[in-house]
Amino acid sequence: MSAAKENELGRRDTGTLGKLMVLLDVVTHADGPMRFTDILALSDQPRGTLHRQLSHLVEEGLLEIDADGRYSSGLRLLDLASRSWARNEFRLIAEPHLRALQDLTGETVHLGVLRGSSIIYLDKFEGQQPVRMYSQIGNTSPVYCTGVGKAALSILPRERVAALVADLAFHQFTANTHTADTLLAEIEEIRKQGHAFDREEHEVGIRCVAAPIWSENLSLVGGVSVTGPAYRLTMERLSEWAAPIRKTAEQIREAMRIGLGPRR
Amino acid sequence: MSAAKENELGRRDTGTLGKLMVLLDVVTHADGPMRFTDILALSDQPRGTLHRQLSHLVEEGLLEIDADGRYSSGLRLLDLASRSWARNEFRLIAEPHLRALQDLTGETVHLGVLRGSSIIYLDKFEGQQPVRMYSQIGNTSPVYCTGVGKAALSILPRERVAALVADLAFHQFTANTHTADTLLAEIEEIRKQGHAFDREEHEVGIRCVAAPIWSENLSLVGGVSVTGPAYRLTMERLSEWAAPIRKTAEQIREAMRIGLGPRR
DNA sequence: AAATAGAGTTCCAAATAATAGAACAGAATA
DNA sequence: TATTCTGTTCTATTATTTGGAACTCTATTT
Repeated sequence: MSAAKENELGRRDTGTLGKLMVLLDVVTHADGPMRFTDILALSDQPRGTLHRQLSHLVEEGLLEIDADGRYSSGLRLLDLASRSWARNEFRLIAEPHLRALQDLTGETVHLGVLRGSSIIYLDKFEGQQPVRMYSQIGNTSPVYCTGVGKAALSILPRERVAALVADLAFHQFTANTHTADTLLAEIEEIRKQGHAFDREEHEVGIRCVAAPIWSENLSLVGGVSVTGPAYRLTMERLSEWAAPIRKTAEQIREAMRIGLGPRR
Repeated sequence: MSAAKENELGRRDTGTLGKLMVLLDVVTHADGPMRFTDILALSDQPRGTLHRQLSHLVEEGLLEIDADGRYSSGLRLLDLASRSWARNEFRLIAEPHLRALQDLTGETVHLGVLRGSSIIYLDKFEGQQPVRMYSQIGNTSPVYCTGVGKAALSILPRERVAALVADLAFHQFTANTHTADTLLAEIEEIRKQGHAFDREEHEVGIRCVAAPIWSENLSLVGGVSVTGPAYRLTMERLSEWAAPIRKTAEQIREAMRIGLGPRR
């Protein structure tokens, strides 16, 4: 009797799955393991219902429950994600170019894609020091305070950027973090330049240059970036790298066009 | 009218979620993107039903569909998994000990947990060379051909091992890969020794030593291993490392007992 | 030690979502 | 143009999920 197949945000209804994913998100985004009652307080479901939903998630390995009855996210996710990552076409195509860019600059190179209003990091190449890689891969950051995020926005149609920015909550991470107005202004600048800087907007002492990568129909929008400590990456240095990073982005874009071109 | 809440394997029914997870598994385990018809052939659902299920998975970001209508696993999984990994208590507790073991041996150190009949790798520490880390983390390997797997089995009650082995399909990866009989025999040996070797049983040219780690009630069963190329890791060398690796495992076990001890 | 409160689990009729099958549409092929 | 193959939409039927209450177990209070 009700009606709509879409909710107010234009997302289509995903029925039972949608409700379970909300729970999975709640537990996964929590600071630590949650007790049944904690989750109950955040979900507007009756106890019996919530109990069954959590049981199903646990049974499937998406959540785990410890000896104290506290829920945390399950390792099944790791298995699924590692396969997803290993086979990701964008990442596979970009890999050699990222490696080359890392060799050229000696600094950390990231590959990211736009998903909703966040950038999700798909890959990372660091220099000499054996660093924890997983620490970044899979992480998400807001679009408005990362080089890749701003670069990605710069190639979207203005109305899409406006809609996206309108729904955004701007958290001020540093003194340089954008607000809606300054962000929109800078996007215009980036459109002309073809590359974006992150001037310690997310983390004090960290700067980066980024260039956008996109597929023909915008089904994939992302970017590459070179990141490093501000003392080493002066703005002059970053500006010098703008050209090579745009070139890398261009090469990846071209490789994807070919890679995806022949319809099998 | 039917009846059972459990299926033949003792797994409880997870309703709609279970059906969707089967699909997610099918797509995730495939070699490449799958077309609708490919999935239809593997699932015993009617077309209309399958179509809606896939739509829901795509809408939630668990699957993605490309311009050619081919399905592959979605990046939402990466985000969820990276959080799951970052907060994993076992991994956090084990980290310093793994690092120390890596320093001591100079070879690759793995942390794994038993999940069903597979070992899922939770962490990895390599030496000097900046190697792709994600390449192993989240990967799963059969219990019967990994050091960590055999070590883990050795601390399970015999009847659980027997049940697990009975359900296993033994794929012969190398000339040294175990069969059910040789595996059960070796498990007995490992019980006495306290450590397990992988004598090129999974991959030719790769050897390892592993020791089990487990929580009091066996809610967590896993192990640490030191892995490397056979030319460098002679059996003598591996035997020398058996004691330190057992000690590392013991330290992690103790740290977990304390870490999990005080019930908050 | 008994009583009480808190947390989690189980149960079942009612509400809702998923299903099966057929009809429909679009693209590729003959 | 006709035909087949692939994917999408629709609807009555069926199955699952829901919500609320009753129940169990454990910790806390009197």
